[in-house]
Amino acid sequence: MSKPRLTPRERVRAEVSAEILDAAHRQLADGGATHISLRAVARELGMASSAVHRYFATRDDVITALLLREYTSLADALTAAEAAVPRVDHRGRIEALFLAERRWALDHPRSWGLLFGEPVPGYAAPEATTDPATRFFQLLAAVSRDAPAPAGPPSEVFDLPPQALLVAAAIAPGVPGWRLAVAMAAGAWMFGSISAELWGHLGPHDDLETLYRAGVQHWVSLLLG
Amino acid sequence: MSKPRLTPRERVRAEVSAEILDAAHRQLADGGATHISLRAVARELGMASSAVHRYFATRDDVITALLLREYTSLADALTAAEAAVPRVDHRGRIEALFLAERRWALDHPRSWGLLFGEPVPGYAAPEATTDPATRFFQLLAAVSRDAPAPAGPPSEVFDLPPQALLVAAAIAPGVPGWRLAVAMAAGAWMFGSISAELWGHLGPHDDLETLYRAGVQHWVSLLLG
DNA sequence: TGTACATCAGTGAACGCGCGTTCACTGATGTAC
DNA sequence: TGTACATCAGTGAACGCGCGTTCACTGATGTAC
Repeated sequence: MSKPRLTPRERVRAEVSAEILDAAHRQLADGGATHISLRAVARELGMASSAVHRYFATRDDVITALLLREYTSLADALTAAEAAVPRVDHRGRIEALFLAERRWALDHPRSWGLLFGEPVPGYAAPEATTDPATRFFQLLAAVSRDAPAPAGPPSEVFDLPPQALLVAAAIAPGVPGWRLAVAMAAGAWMFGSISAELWGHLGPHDDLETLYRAGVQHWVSLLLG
Repeated sequence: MSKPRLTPRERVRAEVSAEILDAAHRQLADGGATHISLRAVARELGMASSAVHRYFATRDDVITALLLREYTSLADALTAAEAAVPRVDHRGRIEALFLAERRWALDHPRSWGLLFGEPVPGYAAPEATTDPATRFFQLLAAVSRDAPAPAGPPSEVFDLPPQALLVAAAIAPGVPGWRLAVAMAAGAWMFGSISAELWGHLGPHDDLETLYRAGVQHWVSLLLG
């Protein structure tokens, strides 16, 4: 965190940029990405609507910056949660990842929607954006490399031909194929559980926390054997 | 399908209503629900923008009608797919449900988004709308009631306290608790797999069909024991 | 079968709104000598 | 330390757009007698 020496002008510029993103974030939080409006941002900051363009050329640029920032926030939360568990506690490290992802999503539902939901109409994400889902898999892969691998998959259904998982293998090198397959299924389950809870498709009176934790146990057992 | 006798006027009215929904559906299909505009609908049908209001009082009413229509379309697809499998083939009936849901979603990605995605900003769904996810569970429950149940759950992690699943139990009465728990997890996995595929969060070059089918096998085995 | 009236689909102009972006400008802050 | 010039943040008016909805109206279709 060594602060690069900034001129006063650069400092102010960085601050105002951040304030613009904060305001955009507030709009994201209450109406989703479609709801973000540069004029509303300017109004919130008390500046002329044209002034925002000194900081971000277009609305798309604001959304892209926000996207990257939210991705970093999620990735940091995952990394921190996993790092807090003793290295040898493989089970605990995996559980921490799953629980941290749900926690972050419940705290930032609309951010989750921006990162993982439907593409925003009219907004074209730049190619440079890495898929935010990869961080979860990278951390999972690290645990997997530390943990002793059982001889084979818990069920032959996860014994897939390697060509089925080329992209996954590239993200998480050095992980046996069946573990990749299980991890993909676990990721899909997590993604679905969290999304369904956020958008209200799960019974509002069911105990979703208990349900989620049960699912986590299921996947941890399959992954660690 | 007995046609209630309709006056010519009523017939035309029903046709124009349907054309409005068709146009709205086309807009949904290429930009999501936010993209639906009454003026654009009117333009497409070659009528004055105000005329649409003779059929639907507000934009929200159009979206609601569309929502119900898409829900019915999905429910019909599921029902038909499941009904085509011999009753005694429990495994096949469950597989058919999972595959039909993915098929429908791939064919109607934005409709899937409307039914299961983020709430549309500014649109308040009426309370009357049943959650479209319930149909899947009802059909799954029917198979479950036909299929012989193993003595207990495949893993104790699915042995949840009944209070955790009150809503699920109400939707699918007569199904043992552990089967409900497995079905919920299976539904979450399905929801996540399909959504992730639709929105491009899965490796574009991985064999997603194979991956999905493998997951289905996993859940079928857990459900049927 | 014909007439008088009511119903209702559709028109076109208008209201009032919000949006992203451009542009010529003012005035303060920084830089070079 | 002081002066001359360049940089740059911010302004306010404007452009051109699309939107949902209202309203008084026209004219065709249906209904009652």
